[in-house]
Amino acid sequence: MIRQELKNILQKIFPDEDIVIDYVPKEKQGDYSTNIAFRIAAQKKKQPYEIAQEIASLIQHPMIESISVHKPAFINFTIANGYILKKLFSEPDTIDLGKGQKIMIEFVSANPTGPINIASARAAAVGDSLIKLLNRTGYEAVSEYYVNDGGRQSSLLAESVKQRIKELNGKSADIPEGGYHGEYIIDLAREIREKGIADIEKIKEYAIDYFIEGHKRILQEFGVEFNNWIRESSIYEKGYVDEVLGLFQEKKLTYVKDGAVWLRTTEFGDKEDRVVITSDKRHTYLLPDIAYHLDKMKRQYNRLINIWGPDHQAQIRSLQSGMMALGYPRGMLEVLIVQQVHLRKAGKLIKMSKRAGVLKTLEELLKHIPKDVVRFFLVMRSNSQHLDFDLDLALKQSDENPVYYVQYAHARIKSIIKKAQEQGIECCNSFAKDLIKEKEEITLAKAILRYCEVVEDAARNFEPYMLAYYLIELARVFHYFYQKLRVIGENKKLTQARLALINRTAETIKSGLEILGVSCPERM
RNA sequence: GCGCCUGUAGCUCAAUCGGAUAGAGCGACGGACUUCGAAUCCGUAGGUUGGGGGUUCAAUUCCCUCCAGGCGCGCCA
Repeated sequence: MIRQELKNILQKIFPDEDIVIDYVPKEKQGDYSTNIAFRIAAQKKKQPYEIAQEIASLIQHPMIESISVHKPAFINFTIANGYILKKLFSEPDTIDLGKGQKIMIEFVSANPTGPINIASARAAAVGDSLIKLLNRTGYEAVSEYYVNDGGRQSSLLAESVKQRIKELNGKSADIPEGGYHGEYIIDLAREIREKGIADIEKIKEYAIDYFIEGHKRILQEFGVEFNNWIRESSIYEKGYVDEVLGLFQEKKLTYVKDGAVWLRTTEFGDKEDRVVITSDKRHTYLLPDIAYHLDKMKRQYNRLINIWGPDHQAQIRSLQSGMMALGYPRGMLEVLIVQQVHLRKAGKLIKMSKRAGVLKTLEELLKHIPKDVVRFFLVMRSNSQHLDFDLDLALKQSDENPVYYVQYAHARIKSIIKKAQEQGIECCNSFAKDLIKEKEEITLAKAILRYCEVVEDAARNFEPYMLAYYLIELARVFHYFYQKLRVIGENKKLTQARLALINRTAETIKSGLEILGVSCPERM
């Protein structure tokens, strides 16, 4: 990576400084810049601008075409064209942020009590892209889906289904308080009734399997496949819940108050202690949750990441405290909050209410909107941003839709390459590199080379949207290039050179879209 | 009341770890196809970065405070 190489050069001169390399905002003033002069100036009590000039005069390197100093005291580097082209057609850089660390991301983990909604779909899109990003940056990343098949919710589900079966049999239904009213429950009840299942435990089992299979199917359609599916019941079966409780008691981290068992989570930074066993001897969700994370740790991960919705914000501290109570260091578990999604139609937000049973499901969404559009839209915003999903825009098959904008650039390139082939000109990487020197060509080449830097940034920040933005930008640079210069022309050597350049562009777009789970058609 | 998130152009959002004259898309207006895909490109207009303080050579970014919106705050999950 050019950014890293520049950093190394400066690091040699200033071994004790934290070197920062930024992109230059104005194209004409260079490619990369550093603010090192500001830091040095403060120490040496000299004018930053002077220092910048001194430093600039010290640096000389074949990859650097020129160095300039800009107001207040930025040192800007312009990379030599020859170096750019050499890098562009040599082996791509490998990024090793992870250094082989095993990292697990748990996401979606929607309860098996209903269909997958759009908020979970966002988590699925972000999580899946993150897995791919981390796997390309030196991590061994594994995805996991946790199924809450124990506890009260699944009992309520079973009871709700049972009541609906009663209703189908002509009696009146009495959905329990906190039960499930959605119409999808009626469909399920019909299915179970036809199978002649009546025992409440069997109903529960059937219902949970039904939802898990449904989730698997729709996620697969969405391009998201998990490495592991883990059930809460398996955590109990392994005895981890009791093990965790025993460990806490051994460490004297629990106490009894008002007939309930409390965990001293405040010792690890929680706001208040938490109940782990209620006064009527049931586990709260926290205990099996901690046990589940013990299970994760027993599987030898170096780091755990959970992707949660904003409604679970308050639980983060408790769970992290629980992990620390088990003896794991702070920071072993990181929880990413991915904010909610609002559907927008005709400029207005659509209100969603889960309780009323009116929920926008991923399945419904995919019936109307192509998968590629949904995937791209759901990773277009930073995790902490609320996301407006514009249904009208998503349905537009035109220039306004950024997915097609990016895909179109790729298809356009493929079409040009095909046309060249028909004229007997093959695309290969051995050509006279000095033929590439037009401004638009160099800008495109530089944009392509930024790809691995963007992948690194996106992986480091756990933010796939950075990649989505980059791809739009790369497509823009290409479209501009296309408008200005002809690829296929009289000069065969020049044609070959430009073919190679746009071929690299296409490869980069394809690689990026793959990470985002978006297809990359050759024709549209 | 407390915690977390958000507030940037008419709308949806960027702005890398605190950096340069705050940028894109959409919408509006005006242009560009006898030539590789017009699902494209170019130009114009549009801003007191919610308000006010502070820290700094430098604040959209960090701190304090106020205002507005969202999500939480259970011996539910």
